[in-house]
Amino acid sequence: MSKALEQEQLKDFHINDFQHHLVSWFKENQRDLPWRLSKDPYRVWVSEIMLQQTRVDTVIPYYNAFMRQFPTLEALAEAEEDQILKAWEGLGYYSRVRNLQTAVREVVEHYGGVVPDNRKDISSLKGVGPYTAGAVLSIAYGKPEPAVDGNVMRVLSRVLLVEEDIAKPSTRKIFEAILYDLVSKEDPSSFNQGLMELGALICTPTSPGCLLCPVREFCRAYDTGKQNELPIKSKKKKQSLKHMAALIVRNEAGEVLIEKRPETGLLARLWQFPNIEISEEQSLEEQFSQEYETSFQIGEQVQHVEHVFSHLIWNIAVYEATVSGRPTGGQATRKWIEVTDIEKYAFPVSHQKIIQKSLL
DNA sequence: GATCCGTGGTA
DNA sequence: TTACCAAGGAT
Repeated sequence: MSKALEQEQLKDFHINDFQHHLVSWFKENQRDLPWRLSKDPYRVWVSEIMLQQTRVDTVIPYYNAFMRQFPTLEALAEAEEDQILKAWEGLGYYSRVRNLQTAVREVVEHYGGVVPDNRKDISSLKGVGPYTAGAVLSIAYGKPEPAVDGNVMRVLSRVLLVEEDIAKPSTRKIFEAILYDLVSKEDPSSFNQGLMELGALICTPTSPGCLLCPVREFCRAYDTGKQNELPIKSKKKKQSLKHMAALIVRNEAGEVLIEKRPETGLLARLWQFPNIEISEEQSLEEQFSQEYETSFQIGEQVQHVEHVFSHLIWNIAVYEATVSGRPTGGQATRKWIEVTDIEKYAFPVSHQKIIQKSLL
């Protein structure tokens, strides 16, 4: 990002007045949210991780439960992985919580249990990118650091009439460069949160509430009537479709077979029912037998579940089944469990639906 | 830089 | 219904 462009963006912009209008609006109008009750860097950090790509209303109950279960950085560092995944069940992007625990352990081991207060060190932690680093530094430590999320890009693209594509990763750096000059040095916490709160409450993606906006007089998009044309954002490609089959396998004791997903990738280390991606060529029995190296007796289809991810869609047909031998294929951890114990395991949402409809 | 990585809400 | 979205980060 060139100095020239950043000076161009802020040329003739009343930085000081803008800061004061935004900060005082935030102090008057901010929502009461559980993570705003304390500046404990750990609590701020957890909230920022949970809020990544996730709505405030969704996060609130997870955040409260998480903080009861893991009140301190040390408590989270000492937890079992299955525990933290269960606490995250249903939130999505599960690597967030595994990275968070890795990072918290790093803080305990190498930073004496104190969350780093500078960008270089905090950015070295797993799962802490440019946004989260800036958010924790400004909110918990009062450092004048930029924290550029989707709200901030939307608000600033309008206020400063920036017409770069905000879907491009490089565009974030433009806003960061601007914010090093624009962020309030007096109250970086309220300023950064104010930008995000404004984006969430007033300067919304569609039909922004310009008539209620505390910084309307500074807004170049409003001046020129372009508030509905900004930000510029390119389309993402649509999801690919995968046809799956899942089995509810019961043994003579009435137990159900579950398995743990691989260490990495999609829904890593969550539990699931035995399943495969199906092709048209062979029968279900043949395909499951190859994958699990034993023979299943597959009964009726009991339900159908659609699981929509950000980049793909699973279309899952669910069958009841029994098995002759011991399923072995692959390295997956498999176990027979009592149906009454099923709530101890963390499942992806699609498999929670299977449990609800066919096992409870 | 493009792709992977979840889920539920909404117009 | 479809498409987009919501306080991003890792690879």
